Amino acid sequence: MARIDLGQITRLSPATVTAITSDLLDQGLILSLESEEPKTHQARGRPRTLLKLAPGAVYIICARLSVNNIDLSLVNFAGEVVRDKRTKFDSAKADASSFPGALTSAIRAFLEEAGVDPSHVCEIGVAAQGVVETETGQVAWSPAFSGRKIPIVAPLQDAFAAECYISNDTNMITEALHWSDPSRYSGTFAVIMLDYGVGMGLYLNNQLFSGASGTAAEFGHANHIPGGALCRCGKRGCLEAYLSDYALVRAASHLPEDTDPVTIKAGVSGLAQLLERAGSGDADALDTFQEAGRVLGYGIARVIAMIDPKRIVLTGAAVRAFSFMEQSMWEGLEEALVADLRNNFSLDVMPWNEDFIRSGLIAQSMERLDKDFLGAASQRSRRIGRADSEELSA
Amino acid sequence: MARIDLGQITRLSPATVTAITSDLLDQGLILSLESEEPKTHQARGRPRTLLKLAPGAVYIICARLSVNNIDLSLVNFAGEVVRDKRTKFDSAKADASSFPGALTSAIRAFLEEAGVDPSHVCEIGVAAQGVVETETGQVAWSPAFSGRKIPIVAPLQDAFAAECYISNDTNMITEALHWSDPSRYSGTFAVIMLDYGVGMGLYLNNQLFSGASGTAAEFGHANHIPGGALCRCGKRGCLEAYLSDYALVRAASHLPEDTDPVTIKAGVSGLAQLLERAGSGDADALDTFQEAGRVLGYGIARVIAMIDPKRIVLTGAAVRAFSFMEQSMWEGLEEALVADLRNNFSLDVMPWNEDFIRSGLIAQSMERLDKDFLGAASQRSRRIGRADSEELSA
DNA sequence: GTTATTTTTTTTGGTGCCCGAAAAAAAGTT
DNA sequence: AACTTTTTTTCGGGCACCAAAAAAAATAAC
Repeated sequence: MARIDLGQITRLSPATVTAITSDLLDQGLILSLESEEPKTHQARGRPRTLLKLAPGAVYIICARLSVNNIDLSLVNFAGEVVRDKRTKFDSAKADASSFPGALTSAIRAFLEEAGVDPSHVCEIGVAAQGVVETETGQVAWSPAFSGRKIPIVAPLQDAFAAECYISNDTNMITEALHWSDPSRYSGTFAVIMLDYGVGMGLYLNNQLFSGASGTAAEFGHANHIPGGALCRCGKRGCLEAYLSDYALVRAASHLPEDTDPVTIKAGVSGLAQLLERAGSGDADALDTFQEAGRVLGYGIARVIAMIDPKRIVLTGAAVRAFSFMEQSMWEGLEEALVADLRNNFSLDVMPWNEDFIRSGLIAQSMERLDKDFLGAASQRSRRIGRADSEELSA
Repeated sequence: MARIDLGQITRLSPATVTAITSDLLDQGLILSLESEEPKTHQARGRPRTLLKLAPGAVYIICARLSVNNIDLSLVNFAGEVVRDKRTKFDSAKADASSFPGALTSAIRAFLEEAGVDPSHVCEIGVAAQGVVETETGQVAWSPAFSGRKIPIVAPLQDAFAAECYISNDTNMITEALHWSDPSRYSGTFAVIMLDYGVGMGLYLNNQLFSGASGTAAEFGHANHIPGGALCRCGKRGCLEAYLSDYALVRAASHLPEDTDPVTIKAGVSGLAQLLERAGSGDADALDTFQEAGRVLGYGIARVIAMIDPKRIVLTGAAVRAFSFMEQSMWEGLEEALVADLRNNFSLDVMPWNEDFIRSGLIAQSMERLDKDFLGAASQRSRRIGRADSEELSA
């Protein structure tokens, strides 16, 4: 990118851009590409000298926690993943309280292998399943720690000079969407995850929303149908009791409703089996999906009435079954919500992709970097120009 | 307030405060109280010279629109109401399209009576019932205009030099709460209004939330009980179909469910009558309130699961019936939501007061003034100090 | 091949906002 | 009267930014 473009984007004068970039060049944070000549289509005039972020100057670390693994990624300042690693942590065997230490050493080992000095890491982002308290930097409840409350951010902060944070995985998907396509995913939108549980991510007024105690967007339990199906939370009529994979298998196989969700070996295989049954016309499977779709419609109605999102994104492993649920979903939506409100949003159905969590961590880290280091610059542009935000998003 | 305090609050150095205040003194926007000596308890040292906002320098106008009236208030820079006036506008008789003109002339006449030059007015805030599109400055649907879409902000903007805006009345109540007691009403909280309809105001992440198209927080229609009571929106099982005054009267008097809400003369008198019946032990009235309370509990459960507010405020004319609904409300909440989520919030039941709408307009106007004129100062303090926000809120 | 034109980058010389340090002011204390 | 305390003001300076001019590096025109 040329200096003149940077000036356009940040709304700083060419003079200021020169001053700042020459500072950054001295610090080695950016590089000038004078040697290579990409010969742009530009006709005449002094050619632009392109600048790029120095690849090795600043790194970000992304950690994704699942039941058995710590997945680490080393990301450079340009947002490119440089290196990946999976470290085993069997939460069934090991004591959950040893986890923070295990995470710190895993990161240390990872950096050593990559030959990166820990002092060059300036952000460490962690994504976990379950209920995450962003403010206190703890995992309040997660299947990975069999429900125990584990502090994550504080131990990391002690061990590394980097800024550390932790967030919910669904929230990271939401952030990833905004990062990958800001023109489509901006302002106010909702992400609904159909998986083992049923989660939701909310992006409101151009920022991630996680509620007063960080447990907002509990879409799976935000529905309530009096006297409805039994949920593993103990209540009746939750969305999860119709839509999560164990609930789908339970309903389609006519298992007693108090069957322990764990004994229903649902997961990926159970869902695949159910999809097969539905594909071959099995009435029980089709009925189950239809009922699930209707309840999903109710849930979407609720989100629209409460939040009024521009867009709702449906994703998670279970979207593969969307074709079996679509019709009844629209019917449920129509049954539950007046047309005026119903027509103000669009629905994206997005095939599920695990990498989104990492993208979200990258996006979040980048934004935090922005705030911490370039805060002054972004404030400037905000103060001066409230005009064309299009140009800014480019 | 003394200069030294201003420095503390804004995190500016005493030198800068002196520079800025002497500017403002020259401009006549603030006054120095050197003559009066309030003899504070301060022991020694150079006495503080208190500064105050100049009463006549800058004015705000607040306009509240109801079915028959335009209620105007003139507010000075200190947030004190200087003058009030009610202007009739019979929306049943007059054409709705003549309303913007009527509003402009009402304001002009009001200013003339008050002897205030229109150029000294720097904010005009309008609050309306119904569906308000804040972005476009229009009333999209309101009982006051029999459902017609009326532009409000543009005509005002043309007629006056002031910054103009329009907002929903429930949103203004939400803003008023934050303004009146920021320590209690900050961060993320919800306001539920029980009235002719059932409205909600959401304050999320320290800002008013109104959704992508400005129609968020449709609490009255966010509930859905399959096969439930018929709502005037045409759907079944909305909260409004149980909780609004017409629904209460309808249920307690066993009127057919398709009775036109307008013919049910509910309003204040209908509700008062119902309260009397309940007070004297009328079983139908008591049952009605009990059912309403249970459904309210469902609705609150939904808000908690979706939004996770720190606090929920219950207000509106119908809170007078709260004692008849309370028990079943808690039962409904317990039925619909798992305890972990249920215990994270507190409930305020607040007697309804019409003045809250005006307070909200004042608060909103003040905040806008802050942004427009003092933006630089507040950015400064944000950049420098992320420490004790308590001091700032003082 | 020289000159004009176009476009980007750099230099120069401010301007405005803010701060720290020191001084001044206005009291009380000893 | 001298010292202490607290608030306010003055003064010199730093930082971030900008406008305008100059420089640089290419193409276009003659």
